[in-house]
Amino acid sequence: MKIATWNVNSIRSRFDHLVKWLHQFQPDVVLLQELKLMSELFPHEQLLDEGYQAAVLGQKTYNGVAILSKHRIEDITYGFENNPLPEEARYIDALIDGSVRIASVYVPNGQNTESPKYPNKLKFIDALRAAVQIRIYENTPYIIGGDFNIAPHDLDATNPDRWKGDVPFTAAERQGYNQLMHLGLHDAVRIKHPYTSQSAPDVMSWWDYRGGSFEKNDGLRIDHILMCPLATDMWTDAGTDRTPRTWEKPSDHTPVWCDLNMTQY
DNA sequence: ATGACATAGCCCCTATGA
Repeated sequence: MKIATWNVNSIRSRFDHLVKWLHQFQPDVVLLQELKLMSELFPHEQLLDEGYQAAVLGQKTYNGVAILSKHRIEDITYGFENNPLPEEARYIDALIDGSVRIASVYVPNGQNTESPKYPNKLKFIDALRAAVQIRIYENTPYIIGGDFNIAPHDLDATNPDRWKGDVPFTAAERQGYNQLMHLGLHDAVRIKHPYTSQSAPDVMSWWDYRGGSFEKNDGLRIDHILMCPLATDMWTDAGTDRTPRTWEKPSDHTPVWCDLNMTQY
């Protein structure tokens, strides 16, 4: 089962890219972020024509998350308990094919350490951890993918010196992220490309629109697919697909994906 | 230090992103 996550930066602006990418990559499940439209405007019918059902939590102008699936979608949960930003559309999960629960998350950016949005980002990560812990205890394989807006390690930036001490690179963000990981989650891409003294050039997921960052491969790895232990046992492969970032008028993010072997389960 | 790009909404300027 191929699972991917992609911050599309407006589904209306990126719809042609999405359909083109679905055709060529053939994912089973796609986690979307930054839809930037209300749920009732989501293009369900056009995606059904492509073979994908969708669970959607939309919002006008900002945020918005969704799950696309070729397999049946059941038991959709919108948001999570004790979310400090309940009016913002940042989390959705659903049971896929009766066998794995998959979440799409859009963690707040936080702007900068002086902004009031920054402590809200940290609170969001803490509350998310508590919600994920409950999901893991449910004993159904659980995967959470999305735009975490955190580079967990210095090797998750091409030029870490530029970001030191700033969002999304601060010690407090990383501490929150690490506490989430310590529930027993595994990072799908870092199984394939472990942290070494050399930064892997092909693990970045975001490049600034400005300054020709993509052409210089001056990026960040802030989009992640995290797997609970039961899901990790099914892991076979993972990576990024940067081809959509090369297309005309792209999202600033590119898809991150992993592959699971469902038959061994 | 600043601005560089892009998106949506409302409307030609602001908020937001990372």
